[in-house]
Formats: sequence, C-alpha cells, structure tokens
Amino acid sequence: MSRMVTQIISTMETQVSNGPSGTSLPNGPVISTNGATDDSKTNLIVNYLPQNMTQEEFKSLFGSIGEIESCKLVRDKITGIHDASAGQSLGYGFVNYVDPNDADKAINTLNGLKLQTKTIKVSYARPSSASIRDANLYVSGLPKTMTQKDMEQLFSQYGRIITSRILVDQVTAGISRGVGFIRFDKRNEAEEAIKGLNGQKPLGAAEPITVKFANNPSQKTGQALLTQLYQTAARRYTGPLHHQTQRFSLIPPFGKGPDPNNSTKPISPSLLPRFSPITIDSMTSLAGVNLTGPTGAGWCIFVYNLSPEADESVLWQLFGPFGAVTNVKVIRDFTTNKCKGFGFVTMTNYDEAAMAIASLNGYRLGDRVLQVSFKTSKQHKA
DNA sequence: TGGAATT
Repeated sequence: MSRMVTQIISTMETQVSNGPSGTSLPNGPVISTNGATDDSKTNLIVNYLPQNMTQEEFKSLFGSIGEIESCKLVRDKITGIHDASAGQSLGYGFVNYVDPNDADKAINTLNGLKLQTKTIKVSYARPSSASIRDANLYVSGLPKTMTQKDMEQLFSQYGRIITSRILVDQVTAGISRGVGFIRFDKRNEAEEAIKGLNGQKPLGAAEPITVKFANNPSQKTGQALLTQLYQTAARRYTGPLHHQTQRFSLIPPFGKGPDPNNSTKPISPSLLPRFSPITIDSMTSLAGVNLTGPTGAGWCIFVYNLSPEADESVLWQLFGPFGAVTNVKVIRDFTTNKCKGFGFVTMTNYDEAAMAIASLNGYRLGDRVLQVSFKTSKQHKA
C-alpha cells in the first residue's frame, strides 16, 4: 500500500472483526461436507452506514475492492411496504465477495472509513441463525463513572460480547448518561445476563442497574420516523452535519403532522423558508424515487493532482464527509495500473458537491495540492 | 429510558 493511503488509513479506529481467525483459503467458493456453500470467509456485514446511502452507493464503494457475488443494503419493510427497495435504510448491509482475499482486503481498507457523520464498521458476517437475533440489551442506571470497558467486564461473564456502547451527553460531549447497550453473540447469553445482573448493584455502585432486552429501533412511532425523515431532508439542504447549526426536529414537513391531535396546528413559518425549496426533491428521493434518474446521474466532479498511488478509497475518504457520493473513479494507466493524476467523483446533491469543491479545491494531500471542480465538457484544459 | 448487527 502506498505511503499516502497508509497515512490516511492510519487515522482510522482500530476495530476487531468478529470473523474467522484462520488463514485465507484458496480462491473460489468453499463447499462444506453437507453440500452447502460456506461463505464465512467471503460474506461481510457492514454497520453504521450513513442514513442516506443507497444500494448503488453501497455497491459502488465495496465493488471498488473486488468482484462482488452479491450485496444488499438492508431496508425497513414498514416504510417500504409497496416496494422493498424503497424502505428506509436500517444502516447496515451485507457484501459477499467472490474471492475471500477481497473480503479480507475490504476489512483492511474500508473498516473505520468515515462517511458523513458515521464511521463504518466492516467485519465478517456470522452465519445467520435465529440464535443470534434479539441478543441486544439495554442497560440503565449505570454509575456515571463506569466506562465501556468496565461495563464489558461486568457482562462478559455471561458470554461473547459483539458490541457495547455507553451513551454520552451531546452537549458536554463525553459525560456518561448512565445508559448503554450490550449485544451478545447469542440470545441465551443475553437472557443469562438479565437474570444475573438486572436489579443488581455493580461493585461500589450506590444504585442497582436495570438490564432488559433493547427495543428494536425499526419499531419507531410515526412521529419519530417522520422526524428522522425531516432531519435527513434538512441535512441534505444545509450540508454536512458539522456545518449545520440549525435543527428542524419537531416541525412536520407538510401541513399535517402524524399526530391527529396536532394536525390543525399551524407550522411556524419562520422555520420553513430555508428548508422548503428542496422539500419535495428530498422527500421523494428518500422514498427511493430518484428524480435525477437512474445510476450515474448526479454532479460529476473532476479531481486533479492525485498521486500515482491514489486509489478509490482515497476519493471516498475525501468526498464522503460532504454528502451522498454515488461513484468514484481513479483514472489509471493501462499498462502500469498507476493513477494518471486525476479522477472523478459523482455526488447526488448539488449543495453537497459545491461544499466539497469549495472545501477540497486547494486541499493539500501529502505533498500535493488538489484541484477540484465540477467536470466540464472540455475535460481539463488549464 | 434509547441506538440502526443477520439478508
């Protein structure tokens, strides 16, 4: 891997995958003795995907690593009753590669990639089974001094922990709210943890903790769903979250809110003008209907002065934080396979593309200064 | 007392 790419990736969080620890097998599908295909070394689960990432963007990102046998962005069935591909993204997906080496490469290069406000996680998918479902626990009443590590230590006696999290205060950024989540590998492990820890005081704690199965986040109220849609739409208009200073959290987007009791309540007009120009477009695209057309549509950006070692992951890393990226391409020399110094990035939304260009044009990457602009029909004449 | 982990 090139020095430049190594530098970028070294900033990523280190995450231990859940996957098999054995060495890679020779290429091709592995057939087990019972005749079933063993995809444990090719099939990946990808978590913490940005809410507005589409199936096409998902496939494009992971397809940049190697040939994909199949992939799926998991979507909500309730918000997509009439069309499964139109449901709201659940923020995770699966990628099954043809070659186990590419699965390994995807973990090494894409795990920890920052896209918009998320840091994606790429790991081997465990074999699908009923025993691993509903194994997530909600814990409250934790001492404010308890760290994630402390919590894991407390729960690890009951089984293998897949993820853990302690929620922190948004404002003070870092102070524990005393609530968290623990996901076990198996549901029965979670059950045992409830039996053993619910109502118990951790060592030195003043109050007992509550441990119970977590609600499924897909079972949201209409209000919560609409609020989330609205926030996503508002974000599309105002740009990346770190540039956003205004929230539209509880104002329904159209005349009527989901709560019948409030349906006649007028919407504060002062909060609408900034948002309304793109309301229809954003809401429609959130429903899975892309007004700008099928894959390939969007705003094409020309990126000049990339190093010979540049690859697609660099472009994802640079542009992903600004919004929805549908495609990236590094132009390479046919014989040497080295980057010819330029590439292209396609972004769905004009505002996000403009923000990316404004921010990245003149950006210093290693010892090079990038030139970033909308692609013109006459390519790049200086 | 609340975050998108099994197709």
